[in-house]
Amino acid sequence: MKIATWNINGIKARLDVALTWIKEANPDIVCLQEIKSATEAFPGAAFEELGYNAAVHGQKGFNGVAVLSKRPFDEIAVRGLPGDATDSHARYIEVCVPRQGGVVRIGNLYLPNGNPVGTDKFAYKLAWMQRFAARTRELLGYEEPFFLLGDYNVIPEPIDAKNPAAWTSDALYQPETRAAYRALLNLGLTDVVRACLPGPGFYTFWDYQAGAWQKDHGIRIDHILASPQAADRLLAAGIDKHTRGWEKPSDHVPVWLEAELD
DNA sequence: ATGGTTGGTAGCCAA
Repeated sequence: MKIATWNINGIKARLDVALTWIKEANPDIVCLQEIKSATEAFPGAAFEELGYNAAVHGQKGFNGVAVLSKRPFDEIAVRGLPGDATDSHARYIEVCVPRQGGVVRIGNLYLPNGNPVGTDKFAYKLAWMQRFAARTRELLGYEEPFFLLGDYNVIPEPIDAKNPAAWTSDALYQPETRAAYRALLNLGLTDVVRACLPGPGFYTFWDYQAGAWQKDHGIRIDHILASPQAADRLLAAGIDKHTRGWEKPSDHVPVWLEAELD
């Protein structure tokens, strides 16, 4: 089973690019972030023509997440990250996909950017990460295979940036941000891309500005975390960097894994 | 080099 995540930065502006990549990569499950679309405005029919079912948690203008799956969903477990009824941002959706002998649970997240540091936006990011950790602890209690995929907006380590010094004042690289990400891993999760592609030079985002792509001034902020039961079935992982060079690209590229889950 | 680019919305904000 091939499972992917991609921050597409607007589904309406990126529909052709998204369809081109899906035909090329042929994933079984795709998690999309920043669809910037209301749920009812999501172009689900275009993906259904390629054989996918869509689960959408959208919002007009900003944020928004969607899961595409060739297999029909058993259930949409969660729309919106639990733990704060006043949080109106559409940043999390969780589905269960059937497999032989059970399900594989898919959590699709768009973690807050948090810039600028020192504002309520940064406080919201850290609070969101605490709530996400709480949900993760619940899922670990089920002792089942699950993956948490998405745009984490976290640069975990210095090797995850071409030029770490350029990010020292950024919310993506603050000590508190990195500590919260480490705390997630310390619950017992595996950073799938780090495990399969150790070492520097693997990035998932290049800013549109200042020639970041041309200079390979990238960062690794799109991650896949696996539960122990999922990590045991891991086969491979990759980053489809070439899509950043396409016409009208997203500033993020797809990240994927293959696992023995039938 | 505290710059500059993109998408969605509406006459700026988020990233």
